[in-house]
Amino acid sequence: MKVTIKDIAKMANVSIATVSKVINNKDERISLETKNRVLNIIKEQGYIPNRVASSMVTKKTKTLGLIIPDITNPFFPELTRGVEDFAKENGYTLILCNSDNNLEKEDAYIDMLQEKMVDGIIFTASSKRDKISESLKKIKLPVISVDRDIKGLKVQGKIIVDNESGAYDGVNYMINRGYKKIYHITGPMISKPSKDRYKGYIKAYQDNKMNPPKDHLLEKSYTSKWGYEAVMKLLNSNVEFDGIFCGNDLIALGAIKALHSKKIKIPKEVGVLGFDNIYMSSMIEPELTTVEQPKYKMGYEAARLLVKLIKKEIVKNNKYILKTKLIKRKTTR
Amino acid sequence: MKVTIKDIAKMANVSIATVSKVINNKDERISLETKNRVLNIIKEQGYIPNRVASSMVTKKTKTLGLIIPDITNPFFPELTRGVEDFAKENGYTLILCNSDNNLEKEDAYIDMLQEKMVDGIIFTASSKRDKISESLKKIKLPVISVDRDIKGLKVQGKIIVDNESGAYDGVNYMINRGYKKIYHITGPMISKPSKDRYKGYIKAYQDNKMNPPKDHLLEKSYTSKWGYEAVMKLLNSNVEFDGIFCGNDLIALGAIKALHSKKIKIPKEVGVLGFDNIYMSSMIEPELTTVEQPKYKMGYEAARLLVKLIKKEIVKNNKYILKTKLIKRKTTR
DNA sequence: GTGAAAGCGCTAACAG
DNA sequence: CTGTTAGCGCTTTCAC
Repeated sequence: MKVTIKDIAKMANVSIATVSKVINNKDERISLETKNRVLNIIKEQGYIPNRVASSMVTKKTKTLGLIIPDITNPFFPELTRGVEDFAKENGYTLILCNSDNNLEKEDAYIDMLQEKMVDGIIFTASSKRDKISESLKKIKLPVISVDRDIKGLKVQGKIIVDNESGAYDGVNYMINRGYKKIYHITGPMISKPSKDRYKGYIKAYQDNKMNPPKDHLLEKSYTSKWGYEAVMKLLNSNVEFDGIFCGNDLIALGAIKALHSKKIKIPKEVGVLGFDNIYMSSMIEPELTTVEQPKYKMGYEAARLLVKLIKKEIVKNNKYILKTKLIKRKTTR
Repeated sequence: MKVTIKDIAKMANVSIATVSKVINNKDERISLETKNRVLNIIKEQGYIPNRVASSMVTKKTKTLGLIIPDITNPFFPELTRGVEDFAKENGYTLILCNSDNNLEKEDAYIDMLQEKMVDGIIFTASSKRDKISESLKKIKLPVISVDRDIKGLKVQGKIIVDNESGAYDGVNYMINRGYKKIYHITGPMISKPSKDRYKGYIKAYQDNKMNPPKDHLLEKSYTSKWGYEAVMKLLNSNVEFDGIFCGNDLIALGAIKALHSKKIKIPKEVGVLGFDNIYMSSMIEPELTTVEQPKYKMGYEAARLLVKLIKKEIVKNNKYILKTKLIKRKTTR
C-alpha cells in the first residue's frame, strides 16, 4: 500500500493539516521540532505527495501543454527545449502533443489538455483552419500562440518573429552580393510567416529598384523533398536564375542537393539562402547562409509569458516580436 | 464557474452516477433516451470532464513520462514521436523531460513524474550513475529502459538495439570494400551501446583476420564537434588511415567536415561510416553510409510494452532487441 | 502551534 | 434502468 499524508501524520503524531503545511512550507508557525520530525518521517518512508490530489483542491496542475506540428521537424526540438527549460525552472511539467497540422488532432489535443486540467497551452497551430471549432470555443484557459496565429481564437499572448524583415535582410544581402534572379521556393502561402517572408523578399527587390524574375514563386511544402523537386523543375525548364531564397532550411537542403546533382557551383553560379538556421545548416557543404530564428527563445519566452498569465500577474506586453539574424555563410558569395 | 458533472446531472434530471456512466460508456443498461439527453446537455454546455478528479479514484492518470537526455539531439525526436504516437492512439498523454544526462535532473524528474502520478515511465538514462539514488529506490511504477540500461534499477522492460551486430555489419562492409585502417571515433565508452559498437568493430576485424590500426580508438563525446576535432587530430599526427567508423552520425558529420577542410576525398581516400541514420545523414554531400537504428520503432514499442505493463497484461517478453540496418550510401566506396 | 472538518469532482459498488 | 453513498489524498479555514 502506498503511504499517504495520513500515514505520515499518524507516525508523526500530528494531524494531516500539519503535515500538509510542512510539505508546502505554508505556515511558519509550525515549530521547528515538529517540522523536522515530520520531514524525517517523510524521508524515511519515501513518501511521495500525490499532486493530483492537491490539484483537486488547488485547481492548479502545474503542467503546461505544448501543441506543435511535429517534433521531428528540426525547427521544433529547440523551441520545445525552450519551453521545457522554463517549465522545469518554475516547477512546471510539459505535455507534448504532435498535431501534424491536422485540425482534428489539434482539437482532440485541446480537449485532452483541458480534461487533464493543464494550467495553460502553448500552441503552434495549423494555418488551415477556416472556421472556429467546438474545441476552440470551449477553451477556458490561457493560450499562447507561437510562430503563427490561431484563426478564430483570441489568444492571451503571442510570440512571433519578424519574418518580413528577416527575409528582407537576407534577400537584400543577396542582391547586394550581385545576385539578380532570385527565385523563392517555399511552403504553402496560407500562413502568416510564409506571406511575411514573401513580402520581405518583394520589398528587398523594390528597394533595390529591381523586379523579381518572372514566375519567381514556387510554393508547395516546407520539406527538403520539395526543395529538391522545385530546383529540378527550374533546372529542367531552363529558366535562368542565379539565386534561391528558400522558405526554410529544409527546402534549402533539398535545393542544394539538386544543385549538386547537376554540378552547379554554389555560391558562384547560384546562391542559396535559407530560413531558420537549424543545426544542420552549418554542417552541410557549403555551409548554408540563412536567416536565424530564435527558436529556443521563442519557446522559452512563450513559457514565461504563459506562466505569468497563469499566475495572473499583470503583463504590460502580451505580444513579442522577436528579431531574426542573418547568418552569412558559404552558400552566398 | 466551471460546469461539473453535478450541474449536468441536475440539468438532465439524473444522478451524477448516471452522468458518469454515460461519459465513460460504463453501463449499457442506461436507456438510450436518458443517454442522449445527457449527451446533448453535455454538448450544449461544453462540459469538459475533469480527469484529475477521476484519476483520484481510478488511480490512473493515463499519462506516461518520457525522460531523455535532450530532445535537441537528432536521435530523440523520432523516438519521442514513436512514444507519443502510441500514447495518443491509446488515450495516453506524454510528459517530456530532458535530463541532459544529468543525474540530479534525472532524479528530480523521477520524483516529479511520480508525484504527478504518471502510470509509467520510459527512460533513456545516463550511464554515469554509479550508485542507486533515493529517487530510484522509491520508484513504484513500471519503468521501461530504452537504448541503455539504468544502473541500479530493476526495470520492468527493456528496448534495446543490437549495437554489436550493427557495428559489425558496418565495419565488415567497409573492410570488404577494401578499407584497411579504420579508426573508431566515438563517445564516452561507459555506456553499453558504446561498448557493444566497439565490440562489433573489433569482431569484424578479427573475422577478417586483420588487426585494427594502432591506437585506433578516439573516445570523447557524441557530438559533431568531437568528430571534427578527432579527425583533425588524426590528420595532424599524420597517422595513416583510410576509414573512420563513427560512434554516431553527428560525429560522422563533424568528421566529414574536417576531411573536406583538408580536401581529402570521400570515399576514395577515406571512407566514413556513421551510426543512427538521423534524417540529415542523407542530406549531406556525400550522403552518409550508416547503420540505421529503428528510432521511431524503439519509442513506439517502448510505449506499447509500457502500456501492457500498466494494464497488467501478461507479457511473455519484456525485452526487445531491435535490429539495425546497414544503409549503404556514398561515404564508402 | 496545531487540529477538525469541509470539500475539490469524480467513480464504483450496491441497493432498489 | 437509475440513484445513494462512501471515499480517493489533499488543502484551507477557522477554532482552540
